[in-house]
Amino acid sequence: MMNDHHPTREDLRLPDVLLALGNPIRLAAVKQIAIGECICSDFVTDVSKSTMTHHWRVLREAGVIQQRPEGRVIYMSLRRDDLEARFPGLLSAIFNADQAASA
Amino acid sequence: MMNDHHPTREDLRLPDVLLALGNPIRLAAVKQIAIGECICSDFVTDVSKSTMTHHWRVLREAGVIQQRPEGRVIYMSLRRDDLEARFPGLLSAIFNADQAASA
DNA sequence: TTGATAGTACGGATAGAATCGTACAATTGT
DNA sequence: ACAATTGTACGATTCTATCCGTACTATCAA
Repeated sequence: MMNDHHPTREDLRLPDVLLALGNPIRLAAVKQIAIGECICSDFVTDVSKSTMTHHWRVLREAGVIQQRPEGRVIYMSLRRDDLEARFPGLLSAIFNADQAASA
Repeated sequence: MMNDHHPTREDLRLPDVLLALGNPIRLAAVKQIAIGECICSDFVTDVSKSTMTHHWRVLREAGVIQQRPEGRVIYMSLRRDDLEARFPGLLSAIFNADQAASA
């Protein structure tokens, strides 16, 4: 039932955000979400559906993404404004990072 | 013996750096190192000496800090240039983050 | 109402991280 | 040479993450 607790902007914590993004699968997912709103099945991964559910939860609970159920899918978007308000420049630094060997 | 393998600049990986900084103890330590070179005993923490050794290793192996033994102490410094080269703006975004509830 | 689709929830397995205490190594001062 | 200082290394423990399969819920379409 998506147990949906999205933290408020004030409750975002930098270590949690960094930890959430410090996983290659989640980082890749967030980069894709950053391009535009997605649903779960848009992601091609090596891991199972239930494992992805786990990763979505970590991202949601860290306040990185927002999940918006609609019909039988869940739209996911980046919480850009909240992250920018609390941690200015962080997202762009992460998205602009040299990809040479960082994936 | 400090087993010192510092990764080269090219080998730095974003997820590893984020993971290393995604721990409150390490994040606090790095913020302090950012102010100026430190030795281990400069840090006041709740954890034991051997636990800190572990955290120094994580930071060193992620390429966040540099350890330079001198006499019987080890000077630690931030690998600012390398991090900036690979992940421009990341450090400043992290250090400038709103501290309201992020520790 | 039946079946397909999209995803969560739960329980369990495995792997990895954090922590500690103790033992050790290297350097320095006496 | 001895003791003190500064830190690492190792092994054990505990806690947390990752991952899977299965079972379930909710929605939509026929």
